[in-house]
Amino acid sequence: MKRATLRDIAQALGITVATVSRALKDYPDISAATKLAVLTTAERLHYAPHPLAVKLRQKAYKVVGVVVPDIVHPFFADVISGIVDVVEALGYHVILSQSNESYEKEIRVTQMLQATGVDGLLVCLSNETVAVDHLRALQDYNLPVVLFDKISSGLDASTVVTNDFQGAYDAVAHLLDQGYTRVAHLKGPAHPENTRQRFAGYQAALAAYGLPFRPEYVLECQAVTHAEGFAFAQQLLALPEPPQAIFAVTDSVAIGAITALKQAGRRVPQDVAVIGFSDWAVCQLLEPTVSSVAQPGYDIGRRASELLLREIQQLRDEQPPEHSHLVLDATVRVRQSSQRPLPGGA
Amino acid sequence: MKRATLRDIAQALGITVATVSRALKDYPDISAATKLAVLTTAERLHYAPHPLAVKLRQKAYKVVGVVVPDIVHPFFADVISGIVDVVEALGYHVILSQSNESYEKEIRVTQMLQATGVDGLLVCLSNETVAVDHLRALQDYNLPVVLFDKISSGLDASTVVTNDFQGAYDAVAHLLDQGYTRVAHLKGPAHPENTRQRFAGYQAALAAYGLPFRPEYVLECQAVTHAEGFAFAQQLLALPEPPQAIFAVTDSVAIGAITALKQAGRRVPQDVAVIGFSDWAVCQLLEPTVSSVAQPGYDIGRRASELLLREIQQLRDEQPPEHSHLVLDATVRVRQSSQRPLPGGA
DNA sequence: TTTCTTTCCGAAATCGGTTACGTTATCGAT
DNA sequence: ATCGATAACGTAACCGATTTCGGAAAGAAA
Repeated sequence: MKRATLRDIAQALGITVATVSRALKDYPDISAATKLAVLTTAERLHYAPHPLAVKLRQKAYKVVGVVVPDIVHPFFADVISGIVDVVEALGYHVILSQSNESYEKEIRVTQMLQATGVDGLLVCLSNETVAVDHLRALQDYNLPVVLFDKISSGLDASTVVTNDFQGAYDAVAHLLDQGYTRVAHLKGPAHPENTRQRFAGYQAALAAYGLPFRPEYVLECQAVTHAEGFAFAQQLLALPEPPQAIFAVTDSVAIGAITALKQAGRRVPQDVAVIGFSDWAVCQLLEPTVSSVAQPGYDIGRRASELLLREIQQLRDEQPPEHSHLVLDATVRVRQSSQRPLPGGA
Repeated sequence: MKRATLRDIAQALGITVATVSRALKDYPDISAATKLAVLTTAERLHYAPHPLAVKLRQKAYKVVGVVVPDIVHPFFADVISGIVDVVEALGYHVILSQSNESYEKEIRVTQMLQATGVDGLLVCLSNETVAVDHLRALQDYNLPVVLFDKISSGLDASTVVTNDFQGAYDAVAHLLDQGYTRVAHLKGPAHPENTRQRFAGYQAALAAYGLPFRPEYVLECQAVTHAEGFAFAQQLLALPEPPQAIFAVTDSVAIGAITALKQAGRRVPQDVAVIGFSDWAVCQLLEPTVSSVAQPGYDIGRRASELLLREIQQLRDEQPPEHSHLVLDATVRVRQSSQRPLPGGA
């Protein structure tokens, strides 16, 4: 079946496309009779406006581009889900791309998105990304960009992130509240701002509780993997005075550490308490269940989309786009791995 | 900055847009001098063709729509990743939508995708979906549709699925090969074809090894959750002659079962062996590590995209689109939970 | 009868490209 | 001088809609 156009309707009725167009959009200066005729033949021909023609005329793509380092990562899947729900509710669609944590590919992908036509971009920077000229170039062409999760201060754009500092602080405070005084941190690499914030939250909590910062309790992961958690936990156990609790920069590191602790004959949480970060679904399935800090992925996606759509609208209205910087709270989810047994307990 | 058009270049050089267009596309009947002039001023003005104008003229959106029940599900994230990689390599983009396992929303979403403009659709049906008229309607408008994972025989379309039968057969055969004779199956609900195939594979393996089918060893999950696995495992243990091994329709059910077994004082795999299906990442993190059947999600995405892009091309060439039906092998990943200890072992 | 409103619709420009077709200029061949 | 071929570019239709402007017809007011 060939798709019907305004011309088909017009020819069937012996009128012009202009009249048909206005009849379909319920303009006041079209008679009720013609409106009815147009509507019924439009129905009969299964007419639907051609999306490209409308968009070309309206100069609106009705599409936002999304760039994440890795679609498969559960956190990003959450974010994407939030984005899709918000933008679809406003008649927009989502074009998805991944940078594979590569700076080069991020550049390629953002340019492809601009070339293919989007009204705005939601970007989580790759770990490799330092310079953001490729994004500034997009802004120069009136393409609004909103950064989320992995952001950059080098770009004048709206941002939405998790409060990593507060999340880390709360996690460590949760440990300290239970009376632990020797709390280690398996931190992430220096670069992504997120992991630095988590480290800062760790330090701040120690300070707030009047505890000394002990450098030997802080080990820096590079790949942030299960294997690193495993190795570093063993290293901590080998200390003359091993820690009573561990705050890991990520769940995979935490789980690796728990595995190492168990293999070394330590019980979790009785001998060593552990808490991770990100609250992956696996945390609820492990034994013991793993405490973690939940990042509001879905909400990050929602809020970032809302900011972007607002900026898109402002640009259409010839207003200068306003930038906002949102910091969403992380939530400590206390499970078995970080619960200190009561002194008098069984 | 305003984006440059062909007219801007043409006016700057005192020629027409037609000449500029052809110069940029390196037509033979444009002089080298004009080509050079056009190219340099195009460069100077940062010219880029307007995507909508090109697409309207070419009647190609360069976009494929993807509908999955749930973006957050790791299997679908894998599939999507495969899709994105393939279609981007061919200059297409991916518009993503989710049906939330709702028939109504699936209809809405597919119609929205058609309305917004896509060259083809990759769809995994929701669990609720039985009728597929909404998809047949799309085909009637020359919009090719490829189904993957959850498919329907009611639609004349290409399909790409996991070989659930073979995967289940192999998983059960793996158990039987180790000498187990009493193997239970926690099966899925009747409707999705996938879980039926897994059940069939279970039965076929029993038959192939000359073992009787014992109805009391087969329990049917409805929600296919951790909790159901937990409950049904307890039920199996209460049998006068409990099974020696369990094949679960899904990893979450398998993990729930393992939890129940442990709580009942049974050791996995020494007392009861367990194997799941889907090979989620958590399988490698649990203790014991969980055996499972890996579905080739990324490959399903790749192959489905390839089929769709082929059909899109065939339609452009006025050829009748050929449909293919791909069945990709599942792979048993043997880990600790299903390894029977050697009789003479420690 | 003239003029002024309304009502209702068509003509045409526009969005930004692509491309079939036509035109002009130039040169060699006849 | 005439014809044909070729090179190089312009004209205009086209993709499918939207929207400004304007105009014909009919009725109302003068």
